[in-house]
Amino acid sequence: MKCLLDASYTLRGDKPAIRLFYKTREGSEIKEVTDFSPYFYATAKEDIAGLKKIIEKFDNVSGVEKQVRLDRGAEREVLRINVKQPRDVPSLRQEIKGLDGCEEVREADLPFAQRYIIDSGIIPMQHTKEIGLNVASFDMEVYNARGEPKAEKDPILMISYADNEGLRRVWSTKGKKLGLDYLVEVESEKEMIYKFIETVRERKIDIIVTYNGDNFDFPYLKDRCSFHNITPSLGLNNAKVKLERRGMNFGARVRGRPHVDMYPVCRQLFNLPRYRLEDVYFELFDQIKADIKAADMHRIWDSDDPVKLGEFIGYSMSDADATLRIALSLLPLQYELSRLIRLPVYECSRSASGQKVEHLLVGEAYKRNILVPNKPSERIFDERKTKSYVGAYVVDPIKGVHDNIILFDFRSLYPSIITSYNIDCSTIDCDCCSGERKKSPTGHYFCEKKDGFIPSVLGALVAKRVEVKNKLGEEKDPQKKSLLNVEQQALKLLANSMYGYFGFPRARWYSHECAEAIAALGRHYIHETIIKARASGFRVIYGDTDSVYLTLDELDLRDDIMRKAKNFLKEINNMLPGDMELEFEGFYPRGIFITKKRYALMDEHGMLSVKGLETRRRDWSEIVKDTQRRVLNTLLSDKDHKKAADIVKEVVAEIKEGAVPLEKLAINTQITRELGDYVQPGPHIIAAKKALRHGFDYKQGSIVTYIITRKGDSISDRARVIDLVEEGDYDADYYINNQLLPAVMRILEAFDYSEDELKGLGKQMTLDSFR
DNA sequence: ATACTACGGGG
DNA sequence: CAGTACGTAGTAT
Repeated sequence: MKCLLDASYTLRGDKPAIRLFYKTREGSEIKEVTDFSPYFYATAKEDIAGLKKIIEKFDNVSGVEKQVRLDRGAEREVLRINVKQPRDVPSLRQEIKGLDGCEEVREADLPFAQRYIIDSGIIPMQHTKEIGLNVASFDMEVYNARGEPKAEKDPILMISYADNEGLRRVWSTKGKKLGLDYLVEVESEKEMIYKFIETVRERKIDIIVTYNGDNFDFPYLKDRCSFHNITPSLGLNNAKVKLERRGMNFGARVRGRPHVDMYPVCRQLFNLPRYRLEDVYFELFDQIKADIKAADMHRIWDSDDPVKLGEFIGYSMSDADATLRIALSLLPLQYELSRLIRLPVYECSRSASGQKVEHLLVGEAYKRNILVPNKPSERIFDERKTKSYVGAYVVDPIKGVHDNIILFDFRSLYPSIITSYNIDCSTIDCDCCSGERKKSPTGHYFCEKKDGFIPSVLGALVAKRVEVKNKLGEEKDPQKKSLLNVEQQALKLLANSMYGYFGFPRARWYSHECAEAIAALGRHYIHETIIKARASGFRVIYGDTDSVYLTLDELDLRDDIMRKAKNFLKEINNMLPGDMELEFEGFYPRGIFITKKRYALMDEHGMLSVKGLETRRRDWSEIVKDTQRRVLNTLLSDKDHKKAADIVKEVVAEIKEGAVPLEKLAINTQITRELGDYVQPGPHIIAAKKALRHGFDYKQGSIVTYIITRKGDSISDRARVIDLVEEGDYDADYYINNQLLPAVMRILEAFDYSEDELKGLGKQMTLDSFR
């Protein structure tokens, strides 16, 4: 019984060797595979034998073989080119692509270890329950008196650690006398780092989890290690932590001990307005996690106030605890996805849904002897991005506040459309069928004789899910039940991503026509649902893509409404064919609908979920965020838009008087590049440059806190860093017109307020335009 | 309308 | 290392 945690390759002499990192019941095992060589394919324009002869003469090519593969549903001859080393592939594919007789180079961009996993058929992350993985989280607090902490100057103050065997630690250079059982005082930061690394190794940790460790904890830890001239040897065989570029961000890789960063995982799994650790913790466990403001940390540390220091250390411990708890609840799904997609958990947990689907398809293509299409070039990607189609059904909502809202979600509509219509680029408008029976509203039809590739993969996922759900129904053991539940979740997640994949501009199996046809059929079915809902006496407040928001005017009791809703659900589901299913997604006592994609709902616990409305980013001033919050809350709790409008009018008046303190008007924006490199400097850059002349230190990475003042022409001209502005010197018009009003108008436009009215200039256009 | 620039998580 | 995100929203021109 083995669990593949990680895979990579190394060179043994001039030969590549795949390294497989397993955990068994006995412990770690590293297996090396030396009889697998890198390869890719080439297709010929005409003379495949001639092309073969030319390629055979290349230096780093160890052999060329003629083979038959399926391409877009048809058989074709290809050349399989075996290569000596993976690193030879990029240059070779360029050269071969440039040959006169060569049409295309295929499958030349798959990482070597991933290629091996696909070809050998091994499955990562098996038997995780039986073997029992050791999971540990860690978190760091660092000194940050200058705002953004700088690794070359600011030390790590403490490292907190928690594992699933119950060990909890905070290593800190302060706090000895506080009597905290998890606190271990250390002499130095160096000792702190050593203790942490030692603990991970001694306790044979298999999975390291963090919250944003990819872009904060690990990079910072690495920098502090360099500072102290120590090696961050957290991996197996003393392997160092490695930072890899993943798009614009980093991924922190620990060889043989997969690091799973819960932040990207949560971003994929939940739909939340914010993804701070506390937000995710609340979402999962309904518990509020005490927070300490980053700006206060260095003061607490320097003050040596034992109470405050105790809170700070406790906070650090709670971060590691929370991260571990989140991980323990979400990792089973990550393991399951890793198994299904057959991608190691480090990569899988960081892949977006499009990449997940794609990797699954690459593996399934191998099994079916299908030649994998290439990724689009940047040019084609841009083309695809701009090419739109009549997408999902979205109707303008009935504007205003509504009570007792029921949400039905139609997500599994798309997978069942794909499988029942057999939608795929290998089946579209085939020669063997006429398509008269089943045409999509876009005019395309799909082969009724031969299964398409994606429908067959998707069909297998759906069938497997049905099987798992059946087992789930019979299973009594709660542990096995939860495993089965995770398995069906993973299958559902992948099945639901297939439609999006057809329209994903970077997809290898992208198909505009297929995506369009699926969307058109989706419109048809949801439209039918809405018509039937109306016929059953519901008021349809809003419908978007796969969901409908309904309410009943004549009933006010939650239970009555729920009963009627459930009955309607049954009625619809009885009429739907196959795996198609309308699902109950939620009940909301109150909600406000503004326009398409902009609404806020209050659930039964009084929690607000806001879509497309809030300005939470740091480049909005506090007064704007604050006023927006007040307006929303007033509308939802008092149902009184006049009261909400009055709040705005009050704030407008306050701004006009010059009475708003500067700190509430400050806008924060980061300098992301060298100051000289800006072609089109924004207000924060102009403000920073002006401040440089006054002796301030602004450079790449600094966050500029600035105010738009009265003196100057353009907005940039008038921007000054807050420390150089006198209280009251701000551009009231800017704050009213460019900050406050755009933000609150997003909400109040539903009530037919005009900007002028809110500014106190004109009259309200229509009073009580609804109920 | 288009180009450029920034946001997110973490302290 | 056979690999380089992403979708959205602001300002300036």
